[in-house]
Amino acid sequence: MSARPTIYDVARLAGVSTATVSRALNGTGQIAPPTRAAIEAAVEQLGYRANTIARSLVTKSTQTIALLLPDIANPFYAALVSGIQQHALSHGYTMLLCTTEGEAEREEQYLSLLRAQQVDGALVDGLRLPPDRIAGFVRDGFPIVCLDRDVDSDSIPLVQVDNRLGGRLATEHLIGLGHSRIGHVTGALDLGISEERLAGYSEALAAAGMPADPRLVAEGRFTEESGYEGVRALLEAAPDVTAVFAANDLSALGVLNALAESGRRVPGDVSVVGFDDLRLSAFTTPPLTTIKQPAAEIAQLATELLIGLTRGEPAGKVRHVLEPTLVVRESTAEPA
Amino acid sequence: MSARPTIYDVARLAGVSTATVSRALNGTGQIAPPTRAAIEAAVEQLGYRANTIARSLVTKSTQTIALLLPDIANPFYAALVSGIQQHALSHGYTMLLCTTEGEAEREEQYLSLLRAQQVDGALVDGLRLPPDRIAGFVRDGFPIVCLDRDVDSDSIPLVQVDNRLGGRLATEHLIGLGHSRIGHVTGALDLGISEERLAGYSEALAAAGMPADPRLVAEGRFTEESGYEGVRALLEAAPDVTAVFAANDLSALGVLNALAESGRRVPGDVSVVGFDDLRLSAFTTPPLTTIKQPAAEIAQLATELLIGLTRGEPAGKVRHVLEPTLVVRESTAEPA
DNA sequence: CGGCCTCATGTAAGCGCTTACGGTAACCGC
DNA sequence: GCGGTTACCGTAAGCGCTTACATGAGGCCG
Repeated sequence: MSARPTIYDVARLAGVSTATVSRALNGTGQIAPPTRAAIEAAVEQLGYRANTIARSLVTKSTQTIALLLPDIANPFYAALVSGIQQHALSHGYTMLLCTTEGEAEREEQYLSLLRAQQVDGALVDGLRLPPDRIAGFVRDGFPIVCLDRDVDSDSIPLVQVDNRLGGRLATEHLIGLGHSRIGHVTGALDLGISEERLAGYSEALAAAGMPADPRLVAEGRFTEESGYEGVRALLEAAPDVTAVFAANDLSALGVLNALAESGRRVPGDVSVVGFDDLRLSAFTTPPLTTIKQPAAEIAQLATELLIGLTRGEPAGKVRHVLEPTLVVRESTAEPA
Repeated sequence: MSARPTIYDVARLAGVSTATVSRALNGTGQIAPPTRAAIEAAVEQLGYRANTIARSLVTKSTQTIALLLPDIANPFYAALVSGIQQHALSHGYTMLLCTTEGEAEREEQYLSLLRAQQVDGALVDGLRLPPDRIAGFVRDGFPIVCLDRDVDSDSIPLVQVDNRLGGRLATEHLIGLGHSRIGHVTGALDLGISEERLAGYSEALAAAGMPADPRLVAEGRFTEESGYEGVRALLEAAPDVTAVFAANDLSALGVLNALAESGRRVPGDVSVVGFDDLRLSAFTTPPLTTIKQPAAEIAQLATELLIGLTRGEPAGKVRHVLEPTLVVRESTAEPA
């Protein structure tokens, strides 16, 4: 508990002024080698570490970025967190994690708290907050980068995967295998990405000349449980489905589970494709065919974009859209 | 970007001193109702929000706690994060997340960075850092609460589940079903919890009068992949296994996968039990029998303990050991 | 050798807040 | 009407840093 040494202690011990210590420690200005050595020795002896708070007060930068996520229970988000954390750290930033539970109110509350905390910027994903409110923060000089979300506003940089393409890829794979009764369990429909994936699904169907059948789409929420329920509904409304595209891998898990429970074999009776390519998706029974999101790339791009913004660099290209890819495993096959 | 208003602006507008504004905002001291109203009006008009950094500099408290985790890819940790975040927020704290990749060096680096950042305290889980180094931080007045780890030091409060009991519960369940060739895929053996679960397994075997057979235990690392590999090894060394206890649900996923791949039915040919009770474990094929860790309770207890410590309250009881419970689903049955 | 430039360092202000201390006015009981 | 409270508020110091500006010592040139 002994009071931590301050820059004054170091200065006194090294026989210089605090300004010199500060300069030596931050590498600004020129320091005579002997002086530098004396300072380093003093730092060492005292076990001095600069107080970041005091520094932030004057520099107005905390070297901290925040990440706003609806929840962390989805392993895809977890992967994102991991990547972002890593890149942030390598740039000398720390990361504050905020989960919003998908409530717009909580999102705004957090954002304004973060600004008061002098956080340098935020990465936001799956936000429900209206784009203009987000843009408001940006206009006030609080850098924000959106992940995985369709905001129209040009003022907010965006990094996301092409969800529509992903939906199309998944559906085309199924069509190519010979399926014609292809169901879809959607994600939470108040999120733009869910609409996009659904649109990709519809597009692929249309392109193959297949009619859109509302009985073939069930609304989900990106969770295991909603995948389970979605398939039960699907099976009831359209017992002849031979394939289902789940809006994400987590709900595909529920799909697999419900199918097994109903006595259907995968892929013998019904093929399943997911979206995300979680690490665990290679280990489901059977291993899941899915659309891979380049989580690592998203994390890197977004983090570096945000850090650039906090340093005052211009945003440059505002929309970064990455390409998803199809990963074929064993949950899909030709229809019987 | 227009400079954010400071407490001086508010004071001037309200016609009082900054001291009064500060007192009014923090609820300290007595403020005449008209004065308070004037201040509130000024705050409102200016859109003032106190600068947390400046406050922290004088109060020496940031209302921030850190959470150190080996990685976030494990959904069990994700659940913990979620719970901790929630409780922290409800106490007015924000949470900094740090993933250490299981490297002791990174752990210490983080801890000392965090202290420099004036973080109020840390929750640490799965740390490899020697207990005495951790204790060093505590001795310096940096509150730390350990989760899920066996540190002997009395100075570090501990919240964890009884891992040995969990291992015993899992194994006893299998024994009760009539299994006698029970394998175990361990967790990372440099972590105390893995040893504990293994010890529980061995104890149960011994209590039932079954010989310990080294061919029945394979070393894993808590990952899907290590579960997969572990079972392959097990199947080779002891083809007559009829049940396996995986050290966590994630590796149980790999176990399930490897078993299916080798043509064995679960639970027909081999029973499987995991540990953690992830949300997704109810949706594996077949749904996984597992040992439930009370993640929500752990999160709450640990967070409140830590926040208490940061407020200078004494630790009280130092070791909090919670009880795991058996959740029976469909991956276990009597041997054929 | 005087003027000028460069290098190294010190002085001191100030970031936006909290809070110990002191002061004033109103109010109490006697 | 006076000492003593009590309620409210202002003054000013100071948290631990960074940095604009000033200063002084050499070095170099003509």
